Amino acid sequence: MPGADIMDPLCPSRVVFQRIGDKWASLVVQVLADGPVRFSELRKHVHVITPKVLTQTLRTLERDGLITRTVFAQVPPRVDYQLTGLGESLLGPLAVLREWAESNVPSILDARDAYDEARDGALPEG
Amino acid sequence: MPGADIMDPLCPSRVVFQRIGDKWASLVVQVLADGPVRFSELRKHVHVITPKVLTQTLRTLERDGLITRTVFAQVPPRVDYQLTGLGESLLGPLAVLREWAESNVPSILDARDAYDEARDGALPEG
DNA sequence: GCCATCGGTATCCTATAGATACTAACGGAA
DNA sequence: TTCCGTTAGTATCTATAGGATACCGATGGC
Repeated sequence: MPGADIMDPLCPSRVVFQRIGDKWASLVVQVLADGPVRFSELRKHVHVITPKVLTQTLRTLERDGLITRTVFAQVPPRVDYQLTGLGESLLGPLAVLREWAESNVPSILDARDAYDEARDGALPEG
Repeated sequence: MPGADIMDPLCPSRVVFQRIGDKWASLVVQVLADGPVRFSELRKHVHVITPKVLTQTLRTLERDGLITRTVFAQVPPRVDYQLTGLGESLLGPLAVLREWAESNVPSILDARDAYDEARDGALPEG
């Protein structure tokens, strides 16, 4: 996709990029990595998301073709959510990011401590 | 970092992960890829961000040790923002995601069209 | 008849983002 | 000496999104 530019607010790639970066969407996608999951299970795994926001997230992911929604005619109801091929293709990139996040937690926490200490704590030459 | 779990809302890795996924933070980091950039240049490159939000984003990135802020004693003022080593280490993961986004724009746009058509347009057996 | 289950909605409240106007500090022009 | 332009933000207000909570419909079991 030459010509696509994340920095251009009119370019769809920016919208797509920010959708991935959505607070909940990427977590939901990762929960679905191992196969279909139903609504209530998603709620438990993606800790702590409210039903309203989970519904919004799922609708958006469905609209973008990343997941499918399957309703079973049962009572009580059962609805399965599952990654599409497109959704699965996102798992790799997300895993890279997740790995970075999990392995750099200490550095970031240290940086925060130092930063906060520099203003709340002993101010240098107050 | 074994034990880090993105799904746990109490785990710092989740906070870190969602910070990366912040609407603006990841764009700013990518603009800084080629070296220090000053505030006004960032505003131009990260199209269209308001100064308030850019400031917030920069402060957070600085606090997390991803960028440094350098003030030059000049008038008019000059402030350079620059990636730290930690910030640079994030460029790879972000590039992967960016590539995914830019190359999958067509698929996602198609999915949206199909989805919207199924409800606004000719409903099947209305 | 009443309760539990599941996948959501509806309602309300707050927190964040966004738009816009403004400020400090100084050099140079008028 | 007053005014203007530059840069890096703040202050203020409004709009939108997120979050907490309560509720709903359908049905099988007690």
